[in-house]
Amino acid sequence: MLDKTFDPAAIQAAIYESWEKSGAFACHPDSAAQPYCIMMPPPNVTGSLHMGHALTFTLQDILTRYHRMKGRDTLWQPGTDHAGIATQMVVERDLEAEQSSRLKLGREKFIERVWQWKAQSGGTITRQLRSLGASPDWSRERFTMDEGLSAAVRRVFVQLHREGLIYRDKRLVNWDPKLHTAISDLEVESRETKGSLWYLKYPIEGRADEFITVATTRPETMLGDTGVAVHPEDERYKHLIGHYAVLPLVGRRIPIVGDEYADPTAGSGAVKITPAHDFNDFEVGRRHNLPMVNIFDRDAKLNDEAPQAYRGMDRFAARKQIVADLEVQGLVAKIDPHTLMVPYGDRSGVVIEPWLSDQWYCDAATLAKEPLAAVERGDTVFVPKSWENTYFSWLRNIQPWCISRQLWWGHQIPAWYGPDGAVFVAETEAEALAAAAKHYGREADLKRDPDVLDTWFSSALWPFSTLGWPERTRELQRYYPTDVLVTGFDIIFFWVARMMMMGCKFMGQVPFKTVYIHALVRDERGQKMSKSKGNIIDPLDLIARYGTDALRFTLTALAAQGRDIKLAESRLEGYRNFATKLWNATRYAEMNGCQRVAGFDPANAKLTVNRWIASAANAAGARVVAALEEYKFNEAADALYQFTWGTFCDWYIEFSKPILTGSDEAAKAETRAMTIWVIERIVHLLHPIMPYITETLWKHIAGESAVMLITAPWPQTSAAADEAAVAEMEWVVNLISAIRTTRSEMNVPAASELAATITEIRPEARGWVETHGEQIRRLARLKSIATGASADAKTALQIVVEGTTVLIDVAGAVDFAKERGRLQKEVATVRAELDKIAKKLGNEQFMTKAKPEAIEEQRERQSDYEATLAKLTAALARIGA
RNA sequence: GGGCGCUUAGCUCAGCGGGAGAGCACUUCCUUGACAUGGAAGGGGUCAGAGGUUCAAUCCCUCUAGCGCCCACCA
Repeated sequence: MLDKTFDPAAIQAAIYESWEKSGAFACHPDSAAQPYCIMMPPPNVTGSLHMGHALTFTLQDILTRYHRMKGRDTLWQPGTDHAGIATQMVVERDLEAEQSSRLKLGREKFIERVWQWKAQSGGTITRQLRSLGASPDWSRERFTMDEGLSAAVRRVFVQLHREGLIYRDKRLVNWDPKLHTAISDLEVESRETKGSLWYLKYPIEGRADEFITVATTRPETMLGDTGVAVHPEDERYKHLIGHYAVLPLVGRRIPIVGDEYADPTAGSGAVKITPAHDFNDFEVGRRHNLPMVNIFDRDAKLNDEAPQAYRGMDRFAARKQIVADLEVQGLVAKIDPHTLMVPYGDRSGVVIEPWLSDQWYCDAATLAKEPLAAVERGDTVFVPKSWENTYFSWLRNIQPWCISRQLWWGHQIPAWYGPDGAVFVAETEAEALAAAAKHYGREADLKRDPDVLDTWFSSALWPFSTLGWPERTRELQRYYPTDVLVTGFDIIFFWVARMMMMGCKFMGQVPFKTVYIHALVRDERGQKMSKSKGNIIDPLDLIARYGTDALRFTLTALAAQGRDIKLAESRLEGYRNFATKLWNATRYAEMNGCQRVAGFDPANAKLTVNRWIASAANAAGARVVAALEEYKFNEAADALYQFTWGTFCDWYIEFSKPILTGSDEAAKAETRAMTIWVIERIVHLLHPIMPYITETLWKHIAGESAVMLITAPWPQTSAAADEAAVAEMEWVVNLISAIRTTRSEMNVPAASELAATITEIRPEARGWVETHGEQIRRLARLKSIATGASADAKTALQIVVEGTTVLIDVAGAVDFAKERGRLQKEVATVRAELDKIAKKLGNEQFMTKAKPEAIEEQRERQSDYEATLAKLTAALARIGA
């Protein structure tokens, strides 16, 4: 016998283990089945499960489980990302605690140490994925620094370099002065900051007491100024173009140039130009051949290019000092408060400094061409489609991708330098040496480039590197291109677009046919959850309190397209209760001896109730399938919830009670078989969303030896509804509802009057009421259903009586006047509705232009309301109003 | 500055050219033999505001207000 409630914590681990051990997660590259493949976006190896993971992996698991049950050969490819900066930071923090450091250890030892860390702590996220019930093929788990994936990285790098799509360049990069590395535009987070706008006066050379005033938010960079720009048509400054200003504190002569970049309406209209420390100024400097003076070192402290007094100062300390010094000289015209966007490193949290350095770049603009065309052609479809705009706009304006990082943890760039600085890019050192020998005509000492690649470089290869590329493995041929990529929009740029580039380039095909973009899970204020904001809801905590299934169902039900998810805990409670409800329905079946009947075919059912529920179960199944095929996860969840609770438990189980306690053995047998058949059906349909409870119940009803639900075939859903049964049950349901609605009519304790009432509402039931008058009388007292019904009509009426008997007691307690008021109000409402409909039906244009169905619908509503009105009027008359 | 999205019951959210929905919360009643993590009944909404299109608008269009997100080099 099942317990009264479902205890997820007690069974989850064991069930998961039995799935994993059975090999149910594995793909079968040799099978004849049609493949279905999803690439798991590899979580950071440093990561732990957060709400965003919970959502994305739940949705992926639903698709995986659904297609697996549908008979596809599914591969959900799991793995983790080495997460360059993040991982290096974690290990460095550990070292710091031991009074050690990366530099003390040296590169080789440090990397060893990171691998050690990975071996010990790197499995956190994958363990947590298991508690979420995820069913990827763990036997194929990959890590972006695996030998195979690293080989793929080298191959790609070398080939792109050979084609000129990877090159070295000296440009401004986003420099992180804390982590001492370049970071990409995407890793920079702009934060609105209150600051000041300083108006500085630069003396004009050769014109005493004449100044040009520039406005800046970063006065300290003036030490690196090599020019001043004004708009060529700006009347205020036109005459100064071609003259020189003298840079205060430094004394450098700097030209005043005309450039359209200078906006006459902004600031003072004149802009100081610091080509080495500002992306715009870099461009302006380039146009006018201005020298680039780099005044910062790697810590963003002032270097020897700055005047003696400021050397070694931090940039923000220097700012204060410089402003103070300028004020002394009377060169600060004014200071306005100013709100500006300041770039911060999303990892380090410090202000990013545009800094001039040598880096490796990838020609993203060229690589983006084919991915753009592929989506335009529809080779890859975004769901929802509107995200294609985001994708397009980013790829169309894409900048060179800085792929080198000054870190130790990552894929070291396969480039070696000769004594004269010549670069040799090769997959191995041996090849590089050979190339160098050929180049120099003798053997040469080579030094490897110390930098590593941006983490996203290796993740960009994920859809094919995990399948064995560059080898032409059978997995690669079978599963690429993959079916769908499921991810949040926050990594369309980081990842999706780059996978598209690399996939198109190296596989000649897009990596996925569909990209499903889901919402982000936000906190109750609609903010993105993040560690730094401290607004994280821990999915593991929710799993512990409500069970994995409840969490999964909640996320699924909220995963509507195009809207972010604000998680409310009350939802979890509700869906936990849903699990309990299903659990107890099964318990009911068990208590009533419902067992699976071999060869039972619901299509052969005789009783109307049974034919009806079978039909309804089919309809629900069809809705689930339709929803999942369109990635409308919430609709699938909704259909299951409504059917299980609202149809099966609320109505069918109640209908089954009088039958199962009755004496018609044939009817009982059929109803028992049907009850368990429906539960079986629910358990199948629900399994992708709620795997644990369904597997548990399945074991219970099918026996330990049965094939596990995870690999069970998805039920066939027949399209045709049993319209006769549906119509008849609708009749019953409506009748019961009518009785409930006009329950004051039942305000008569005597059973004989009850019989009269039933007869009044449904004259056709008169015969039955006459024969069963005695029973009704008894029922009224006992509040339970008597035995003896076998035919459908009788069953139906028994149900009516059951509903009625309860109502009699209720109605008996109802205050008469209150009831009358309520009835009168209802009458008014119904009359208003009737007026509206009559008006509509009397509208000539409606009658000519509306669809025939719409008109028919209105007519039906009209007669429904008229019937209701008649009943209400009769009820009012009865109670003497 | 550009782009996208949102505004529906007290809360969290579905829905959508012809009857305003769910869950939770609330009110009343019910320890009935699956389930009190339950059952029954009920209250609560000019579907943000203003215009327009239409026989008909919560839904389509325009504008306004508020909120959110993404992108962007504005000194």
